[in-house]
Amino acid sequence: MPYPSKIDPAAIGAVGLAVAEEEGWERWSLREVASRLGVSPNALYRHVGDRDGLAVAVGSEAARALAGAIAAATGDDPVDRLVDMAVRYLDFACERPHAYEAFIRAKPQPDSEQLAPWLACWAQVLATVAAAVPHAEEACGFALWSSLHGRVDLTRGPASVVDPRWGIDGAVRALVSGFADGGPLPSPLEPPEI
Amino acid sequence: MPYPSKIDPAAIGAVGLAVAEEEGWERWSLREVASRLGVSPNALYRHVGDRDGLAVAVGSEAARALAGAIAAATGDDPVDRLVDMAVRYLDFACERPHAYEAFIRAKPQPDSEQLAPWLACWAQVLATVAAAVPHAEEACGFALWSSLHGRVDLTRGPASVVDPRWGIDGAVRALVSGFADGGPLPSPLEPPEI
DNA sequence: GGCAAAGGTGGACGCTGTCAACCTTTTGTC
DNA sequence: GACAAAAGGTTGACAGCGTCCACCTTTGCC
Repeated sequence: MPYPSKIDPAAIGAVGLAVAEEEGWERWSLREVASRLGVSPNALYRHVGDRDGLAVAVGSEAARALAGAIAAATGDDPVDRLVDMAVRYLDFACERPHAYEAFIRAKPQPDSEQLAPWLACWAQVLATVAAAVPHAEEACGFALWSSLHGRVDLTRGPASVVDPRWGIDGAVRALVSGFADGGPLPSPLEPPEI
Repeated sequence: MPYPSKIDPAAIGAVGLAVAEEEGWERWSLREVASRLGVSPNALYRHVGDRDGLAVAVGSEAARALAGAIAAATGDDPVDRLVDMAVRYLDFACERPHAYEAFIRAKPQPDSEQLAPWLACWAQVLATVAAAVPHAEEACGFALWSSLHGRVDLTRGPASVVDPRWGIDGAVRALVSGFADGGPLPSPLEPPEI
């Protein structure tokens, strides 16, 4: 109903991600993003609700970028393809650390369409895992994703020396072979919902 | 040389952790910790250098608590003991989320004695892994720790529905069996330094 | 007795997210 | 055409934050 918006909604995420990658995930501010959009802080504030809302927009953009990066995984053998995907995941995290941080720290509302970009990433992991470990796809997918993210985050924290890719080839193959040979199924706690 | 310090250095970490666990890791402030210590913000500021320094003190306290929690792991079989340790790790993260956050987000200076509490945790993981997977202890230890932390962090982010303990028993056993049967060794990228 | 030095204080700065009040442009309806 | 509603924008203010500054107080040493 109202009058022409000065802000292109699609630009919010893009500009926000650019700012986050320049200043670092813990340092970027809503005010800076607003000023780069040529708009007062409050104008942007109205669009995104609050700072966390802006973070979700930034994270979505990052999730799309990550999805694109891992989608390029190749390999004839399913396990080779899985390893390649894992390496691409870690490469993305290494080359665009703040974008990765945006992807992982944003808190999209559960059960909302905000989740879509994250679900797209998860779906890709699941599909690639399914080809390698058909009978324990979700358990193995969760284990793999956890392992990948854990590597990234650990090497940024106290264990800040190791490259997250250290031993990744062997680790992925070990994970797959551990799950694959009719191996153990997850103990019954709760079904995964994402 | 100078005059009696009002601040008990040992209390900084303890009070800081208490504040962090009340207010949340992203919300606690140096000023609040100072006020609870009965001291002006600047007095505390001088002690810890800056906010990150205080974060390290808080994280150390948390690391000691975590070390205590996983030290209680039991089990006759080495793999059972490893599973028990993993569960205790995840329990700690679930029951004291902000303390765990402090443990993982603090950035102690590399190669300094600040690292000690974190190294103590790592040593425990390594020792428990070594009993189960003697020939690939570091690779498997890193894989396990990554996996545990990844589970915790993922379930707090976009995948905020799953309990991190979901399928942990099977996942640890799969990891071990993947590494154990003369399985793959890490690909040569870099040696782990912590 | 002076003096360096460590620890403490209060005041100030710039930055942040957020809120309130107000203005401007558009659209839909009588 | 007049008018209300509504969405978007603006300016101004607020409290809280980390941090820096200048200054004071207590101690141990020469």
